[in-house]
Amino acid sequence: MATRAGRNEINTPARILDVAERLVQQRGFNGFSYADVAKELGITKPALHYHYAGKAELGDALITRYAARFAQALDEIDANVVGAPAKLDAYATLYEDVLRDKRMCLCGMLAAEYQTLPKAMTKTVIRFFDDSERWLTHVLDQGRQDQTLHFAGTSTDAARMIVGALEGAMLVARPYGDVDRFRTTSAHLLADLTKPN
Amino acid sequence: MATRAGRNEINTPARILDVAERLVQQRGFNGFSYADVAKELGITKPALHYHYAGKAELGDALITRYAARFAQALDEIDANVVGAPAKLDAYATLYEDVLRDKRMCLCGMLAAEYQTLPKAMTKTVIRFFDDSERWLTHVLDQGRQDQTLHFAGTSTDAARMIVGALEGAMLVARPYGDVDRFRTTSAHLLADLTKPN
DNA sequence: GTCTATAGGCAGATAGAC
DNA sequence: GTCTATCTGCCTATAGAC
Repeated sequence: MATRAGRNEINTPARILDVAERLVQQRGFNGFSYADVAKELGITKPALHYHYAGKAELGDALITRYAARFAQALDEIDANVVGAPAKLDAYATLYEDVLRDKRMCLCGMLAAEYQTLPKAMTKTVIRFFDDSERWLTHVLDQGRQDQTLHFAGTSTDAARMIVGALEGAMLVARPYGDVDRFRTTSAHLLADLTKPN
Repeated sequence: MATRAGRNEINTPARILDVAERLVQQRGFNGFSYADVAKELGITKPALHYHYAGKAELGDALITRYAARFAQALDEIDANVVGAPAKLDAYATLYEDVLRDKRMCLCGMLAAEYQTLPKAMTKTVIRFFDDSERWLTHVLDQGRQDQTLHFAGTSTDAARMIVGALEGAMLVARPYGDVDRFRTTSAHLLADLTKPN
């Protein structure tokens, strides 16, 4: 039986996060309101406050779930994808899938609005980037060791460049509504890393 | 004689743009208000509306001036800097200077908020990226021709990657408050382009 | 060109009934 | 767990005096 609006539902907290997540990714944390979420779910604002006391708490829950899902996706890549180049490609595809939905990376969006965020949220945003960087560093070390990847400098620096390049490619591609613009950049990035010196 | 708040000033429109520009770059278009600007200038909100009818008009003037200054900076690079690698380095330094002021690129910030912008502003944002891309494409062509730059694919694709990488490096470096994080990425990017195949 | 005063709306948030 | 009703404050914007 399909869920319907306007009635008690199980899993309301998760449905709230689903809607709020999309709104933040598309409009920014300062570009959506409790009223937007409530309207879309067919509930009222006080019902939202029951589940998430304030916008700061909602935002924090949003990043935490997003980071957990992202970490899970990285685990699945580790479990199912063989070889550093293919892992990097799968990593870029995670971003591409977000962009295809006309969304920005949640934490990329929050990074833009960083100076206006409730303080509780800022640490969690940083942690997301740290996690990505750590995972990429590991993949880069692996690829350098088995000679499938070639790059100058430390693996940490290269990881930071990859995160930045993908976040920026998303950022710029979105106004153009052009996923290919992103794909071209990510393909180039990967080609540079796999090309022998 | 220094200017003082609370009195009639020449150049009020430009002073408004100065304050608004910084606020947008640091807090986003949805993260600042007329009250913020008025308070900082020691004038009232209606005075702001006299010069810029609404937030959309102010935003449009903001991007237009920013794009004009950016184009001017690119002209100066063309006039004073010799060689494609040095020009790319000077280009990256433009971004670095913005970041040092704890600001995001104005158009990078607006790209994040793109879906919430007044429609008049969206075209101008796009034009900024198009201008950057065109200038970079020209520099890349020049460098490829005189063999000072080496890259795979079209110069347009490479230009798009550079814009994205620099915007993204700014985006991520800002929460860390770490200009070196940006500099490392831009140095790597340039090194990759100057490295012989 | 800048002011005071104010309109009208929406923001985040709470009290208290059911 | 969700509602109605409401508070307070800030938002963009305008009228009209100086």
